Amino acid sequence: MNLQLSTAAANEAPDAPSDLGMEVAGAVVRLHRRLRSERIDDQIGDTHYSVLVFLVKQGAHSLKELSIRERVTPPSMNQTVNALEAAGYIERHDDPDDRRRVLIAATDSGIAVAKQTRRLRHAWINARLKDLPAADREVLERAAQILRHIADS
Amino acid sequence: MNLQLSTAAANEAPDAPSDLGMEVAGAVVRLHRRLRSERIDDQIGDTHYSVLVFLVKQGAHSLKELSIRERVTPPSMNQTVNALEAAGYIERHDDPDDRRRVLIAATDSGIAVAKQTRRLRHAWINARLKDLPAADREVLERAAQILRHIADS
DNA sequence: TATTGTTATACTCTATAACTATA
DNA sequence: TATAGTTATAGAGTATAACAATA
Repeated sequence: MNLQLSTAAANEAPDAPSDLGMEVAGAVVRLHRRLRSERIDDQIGDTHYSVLVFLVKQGAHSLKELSIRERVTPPSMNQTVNALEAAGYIERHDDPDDRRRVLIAATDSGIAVAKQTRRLRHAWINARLKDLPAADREVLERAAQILRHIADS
Repeated sequence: MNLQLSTAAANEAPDAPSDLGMEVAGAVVRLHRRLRSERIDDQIGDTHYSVLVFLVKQGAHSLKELSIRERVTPPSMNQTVNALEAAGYIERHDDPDDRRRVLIAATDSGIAVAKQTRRLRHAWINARLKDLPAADREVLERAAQILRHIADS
């Protein structure tokens, strides 16, 4: 947890100018909220969409696997899966090899919704990015990879 | 709200390889969830902390001003303020110039909690950033500014 | 009339605790 | 015993609708 008290303590000045973690986390929190507030496509939230895209691209997985990948508890993921199932976007199938497990797979309807949502999902941010200088877009391209790696590490 | 339908349509390719908006938004969503799951300091959420820090740094503001700044509705901000008030971190004062308005200000206790939370808040991400190459940290430094600007634009 | 703040209510997403079925 | 899935329940954090007080 608190692996670096010396590092944290290094940030002693009341208004330390270069707390990179604070700057990055602050930007992430604010942009995430903004993305949510600008969302056009209703009917499907972040985790729902993330799970659906994963199932479309990577094939069927168990509930436990999905909960680990999305870093939520199994009951939380179960509710997400229940909602996606009620909407007809995924199906549950018994795992023939281990009858405790349930394999969760996207339906044709789910694949279609994922594709359609993808188009709408990033319209707002793409409009903002379009107006940036090319150098800034390159910075964001690299930053997205770095941040993604940190998030999934 | 939906200011750029033509721009959305510009992204027509079924699997556009370089959808920067998708990469950025995906990284933001995942990192935000990871930050929440790694959080050490309980007792105060993102919006609570953001409002408290703003009040400490920028002084008293009305409910409407806070709701605009945080991009939530006034009733949502009211609940946040109620929670902060119940915890003793902020106080409401009547505005002598306009008796419809209520000025919301951080208490000494709120100032102390903001300072303490700040130290814990970014321990996890700072530990991750510490191990990055200097070039990557520079990228993130620039990216944080760009993303923050987009989020608040 | 318009604006500010507020209450009531509901929905989404998360969590913990406790249960069932299978290994 | 341990693991996978599930149900019940609760707590944030958001929203809309409707209202009171003041400008």
